[in-house]
Amino acid sequence: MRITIKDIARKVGVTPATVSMVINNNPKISIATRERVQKAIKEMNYRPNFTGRSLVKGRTNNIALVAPLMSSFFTMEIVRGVESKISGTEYNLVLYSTINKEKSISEICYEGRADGVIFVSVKPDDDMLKDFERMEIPAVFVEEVVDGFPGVKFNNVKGAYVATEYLLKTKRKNIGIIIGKEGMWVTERLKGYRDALEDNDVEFKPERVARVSDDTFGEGKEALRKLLKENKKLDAVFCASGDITAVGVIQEARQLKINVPEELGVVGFDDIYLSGLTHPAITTVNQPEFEMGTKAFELLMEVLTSSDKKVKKVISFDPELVIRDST
Amino acid sequence: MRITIKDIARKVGVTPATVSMVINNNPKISIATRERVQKAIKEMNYRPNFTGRSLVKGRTNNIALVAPLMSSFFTMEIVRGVESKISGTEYNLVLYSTINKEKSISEICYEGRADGVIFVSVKPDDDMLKDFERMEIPAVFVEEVVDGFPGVKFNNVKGAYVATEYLLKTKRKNIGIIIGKEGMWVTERLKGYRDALEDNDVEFKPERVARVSDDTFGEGKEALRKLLKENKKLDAVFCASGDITAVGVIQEARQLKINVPEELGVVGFDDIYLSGLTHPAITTVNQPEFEMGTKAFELLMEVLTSSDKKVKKVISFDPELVIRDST
DNA sequence: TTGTATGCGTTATCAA
DNA sequence: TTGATAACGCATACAA
Repeated sequence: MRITIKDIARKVGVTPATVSMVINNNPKISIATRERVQKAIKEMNYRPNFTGRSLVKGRTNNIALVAPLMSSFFTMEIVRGVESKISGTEYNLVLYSTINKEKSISEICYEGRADGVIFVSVKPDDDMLKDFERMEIPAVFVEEVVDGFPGVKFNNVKGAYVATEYLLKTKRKNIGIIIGKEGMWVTERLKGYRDALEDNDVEFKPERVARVSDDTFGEGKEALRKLLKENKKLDAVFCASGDITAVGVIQEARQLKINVPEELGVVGFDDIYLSGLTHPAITTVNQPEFEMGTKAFELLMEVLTSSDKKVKKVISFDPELVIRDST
Repeated sequence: MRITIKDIARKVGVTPATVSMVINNNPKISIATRERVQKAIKEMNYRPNFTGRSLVKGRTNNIALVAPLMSSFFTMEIVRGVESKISGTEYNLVLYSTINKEKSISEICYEGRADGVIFVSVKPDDDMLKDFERMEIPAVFVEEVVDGFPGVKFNNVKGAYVATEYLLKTKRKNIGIIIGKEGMWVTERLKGYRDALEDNDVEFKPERVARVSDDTFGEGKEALRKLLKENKKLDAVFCASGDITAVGVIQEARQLKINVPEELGVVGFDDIYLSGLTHPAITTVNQPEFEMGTKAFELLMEVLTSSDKKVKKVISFDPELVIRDST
């Protein structure tokens, strides 16, 4: 027995239209009726129905967020960033997982579920992308940036560059890299690594690259063993795949009685919460996920409120090398 | 220029009602028209509008989740658990932060924004609670369980008991505890600690309790120093406030040249991801947040689909002591 | 088998 | 200043 605008109208003895105008602070309503209506609203604890309002207004007040939530800390931090900004606005955040990626995306695109969408590490196929434009649903891309859309990205090339450069500065010459198997970030970080080597006249050697399929403890341990087998004089490892890989590397080194940082320098990537808490604390490339999330939301708001809807700004975040004890 | 059911109807030369029946697989429609309609739907890439459907059906297909997202890993894991179950269903997950707790809760209660709600570590006040029943919005409570509502909780008393008991078994007698300042869990874990001491004829001493306001690295360090000052023979610390506290304790001990576990046994709480990765790896009480999340969603679905709406089941998760190297 | 009419809860336009 | 009416997109009971 949900209370509607009609119940209030009946109780006060006016029409629903009048009640609606009171709710929306329409100045045309006389103070007398306004007060009677407001009194009834309070008494009955009435609040306008969200769905009814959405239908007539043609907007949902929902922001969709599509992200591989299940797979990484990275994504969760971005969600927190978005969340921190969205509360206080009139918008709600609706989560869509990438488990049924196509389904999620098409629901957002064709079913009018959201006024805007934030994609994190996800890209709809080209047809769908066109449809988002056609449907005039503003979209912002985080990490995986798409041409013609606003986005928030991280300078992976530079991040890998400064990490490698720092290892070179600390007199290490035989620097291995542990990195993922595919994705834009893999290409970019590998480029940063190679650029730094080249700029410092150190030869790039393919056997110093170890591939992992995920940023995990176990993969880190395994990758170090592989690198050591193929590189007898290895004196540093850049864990471009992430900090958890770095933790694995450090632990494996401990087991192999290799001192970190004396015999082996280790640099991670991401600067997740635990990186400063391990022993030795991990030197790493800070990637400000939280801020990237807040920025993504701000960008989306900019599109949503701007008149031309043609905001295509791409914000790039620069890395910061956080030097701790593992180098 | 959004496509509606009318556009399809016009194109095919039938009425919207017919199109609607095709969409909903109403068997009354002849195969011939059904196919013509479906063809048009495909051609125009039509999908029924979510809001319109919600309004007429009287249900939103949204599940609200209210949680202190910003403050803990714990909560994020629960979100992941819920998320893992919800994708694949017809429901969407809408996040509500606790930054504007009252506002969030009343929106869900009075504005028809969701078909059900999951509260994590949050409890609406009593009036609102009654209103949730009145509005017939199913609610499930996680962690902070509420009388008369279904819930998912964790056996904190037992968790603290087994942790303390294990320390006693390893021949430590002067066991400090680091714990929060308020909340049901604080009372419960403290009780488990005291019960274990009592059952083993060890006297409880107030000076062995250190209070922290959050599960953080810094608070852990500080708490250890305080405990050591007041307890010269301290030989173990139970970090009931969480694993991050335990990391802080271990690091502070290292700085003070106190060997863990030889001179000081350390047990944490939660078993977060990093607990197994530190050195020494932390012995801790596993709290299955992810599973608690999945269970909360399953419970909510049970209420949503059951006829009587009076499911009041409370699922209790038992602790598991994960023994690693810090004890 | 299909069309007509009505309603879900709200807002907006126009008339009174 | 307020009321009557239509509309948002869809589903359903009933009529044809």
